[in-house]
Amino acid sequence: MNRFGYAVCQFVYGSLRFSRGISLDSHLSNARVANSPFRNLRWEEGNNSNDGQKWQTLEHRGPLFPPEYEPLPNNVSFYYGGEPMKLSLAAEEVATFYAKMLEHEYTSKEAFQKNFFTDWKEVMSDDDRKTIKKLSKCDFSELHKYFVNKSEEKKNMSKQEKQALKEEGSRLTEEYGYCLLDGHREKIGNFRVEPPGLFRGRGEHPKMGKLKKRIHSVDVIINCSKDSKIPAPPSGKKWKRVQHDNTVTWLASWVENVQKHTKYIMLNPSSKLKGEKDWQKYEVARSLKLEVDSIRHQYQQDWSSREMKTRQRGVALYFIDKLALRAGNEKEDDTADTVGCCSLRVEHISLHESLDGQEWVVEFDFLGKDSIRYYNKVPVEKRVFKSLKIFMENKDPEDDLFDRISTTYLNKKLNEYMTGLSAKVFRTFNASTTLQDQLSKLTKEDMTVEEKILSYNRANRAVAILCNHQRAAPKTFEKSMQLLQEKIQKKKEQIEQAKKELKKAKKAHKEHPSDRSKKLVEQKENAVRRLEEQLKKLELQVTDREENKVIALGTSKLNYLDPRISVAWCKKYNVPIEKIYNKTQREKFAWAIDMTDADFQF
DNA sequence: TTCCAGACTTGGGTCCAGTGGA
DNA sequence: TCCACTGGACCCAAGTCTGGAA
Repeated sequence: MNRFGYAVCQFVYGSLRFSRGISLDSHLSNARVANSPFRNLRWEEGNNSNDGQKWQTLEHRGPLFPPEYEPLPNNVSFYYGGEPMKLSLAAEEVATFYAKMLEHEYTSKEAFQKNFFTDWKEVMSDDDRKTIKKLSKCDFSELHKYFVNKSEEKKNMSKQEKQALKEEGSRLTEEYGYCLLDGHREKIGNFRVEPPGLFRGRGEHPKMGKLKKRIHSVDVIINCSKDSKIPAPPSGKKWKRVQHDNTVTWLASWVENVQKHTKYIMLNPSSKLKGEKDWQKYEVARSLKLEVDSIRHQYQQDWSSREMKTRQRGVALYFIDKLALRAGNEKEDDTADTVGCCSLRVEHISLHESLDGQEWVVEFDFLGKDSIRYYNKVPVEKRVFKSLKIFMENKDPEDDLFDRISTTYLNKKLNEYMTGLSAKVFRTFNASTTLQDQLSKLTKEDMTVEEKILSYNRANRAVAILCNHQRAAPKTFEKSMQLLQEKIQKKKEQIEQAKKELKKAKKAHKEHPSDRSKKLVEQKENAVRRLEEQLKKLELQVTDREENKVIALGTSKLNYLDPRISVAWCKKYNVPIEKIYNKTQREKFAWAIDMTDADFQF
């Protein structure tokens, strides 16, 4: 219980689907077991262990390694200065990474070329290095063509060959794609070790083009329970270490060489462990609803504080709440220059006492996560505006706007307001609240299912816009829109024709009434109605797609919108859940689908 | 108090299998 | 049957946040 009287939910598995102590092998033979670990289970509040233990038993097969490098055939050559050249095996492998990327724009970038060439030289043999002095003299085109042909060949494989490949894939997924956690057979999210290749960061990443080295078993740490069958490393090889830490959820890990970050093999979102965590996340966000008024009141008071730190905190929190900005942790230097709230610099905002007929406008323009641009003009309260003016005084453009605060400080303060509260909770809270509000505004009982879905997508879109989830317009967008328009035109012509036929049938019926003529009129009426419905559906599709051109709905749907809101909405308005969530999403949100009634309120 | 690493969530891009229309 | 298109699985980078060491 926190000081606001809110009990942070704890989660217990009501009834176990599998008995404990069952072995992985016995389950691997049965692919059909346990589609959803939540189905038929009772979720209830209770006492989970509070010592940070995530599981009692964990057994798995270890990660699946990518295939070894297959040397190029003799008739495919790399050229240096116009002359064919046989590279050492290691250098050849890295050359193929570059060759495969030749069509990408970024291979033309200076940083990419420089990083690649430096790392490539490192794996070259002395002989290779003696010859190869300049990247500009390297010709990878034959290698590139070889891989293009290879992928073409794969496309043109016979049905049987494709089937065999698919079966092999399924076999591997069966063997490596599942683990046994506390007796439950759970899907693993990413059971493959990342293959070697060239690092491609997002945006202007200073490390783009660097070599991501091959990971061997000796680099991999295995995490499983003591009494489980320890996964076998590839024959003749060893693991870096085998540990039995049940306070973490990962199954295997290694450190990648480019950014020195740890990579993990973890469970699929449909798993019990991830599901519980997700539920917990939405419960914390829901509980913010009870506190948000007092928190808002508090940060508004902070705008007038004499202490600069408090004042900055008040304004930063206001941005995080109102604009759903990310916290904005400090970043390492050798990454793309992106920012969030706390790391905003003076150059990222402009102040306008009046703009487009509005007063006290702040213009934001910065690159956020993944180098996605955030551009927004927002009228703010006068006190916020004045405070920002003070924060910017005597500062250079590249100075921090909020120089007195950090994300750690902000989150500490937030945790004082409410247990479990951190900056990102506001994003979840505001996203889910927006969805719920929009759904209630946009949905009407008498709508068709298609109209309701359009309303849902519009509500979802409002959230995506709030969270700045943008995407590049699909490459085939214009073409597919044109196709849709053509379909609409055709449908209109069909309606015209059908109406003519109806008129004719009515006339005939009037002149010589009979059962047959009456039936014909009904048939024609039905045809017109059906066509008009089809037209309406197509027009809705156009609207939906147009509005969705550069907005990505998936991210908010998967990460920010409490699924119980969607499930309740589906139940209330008789929309099949399949129209809102695809199979994977239904698996991830099985807990919500199981537990939510039509009257759920976030 | 600061720094840093570890653990986990969030995120857009890519690619390919499946689908539906010609 | 073929082909174009698209949804969704997969990939892996890039965030957030916490806890412990210095």
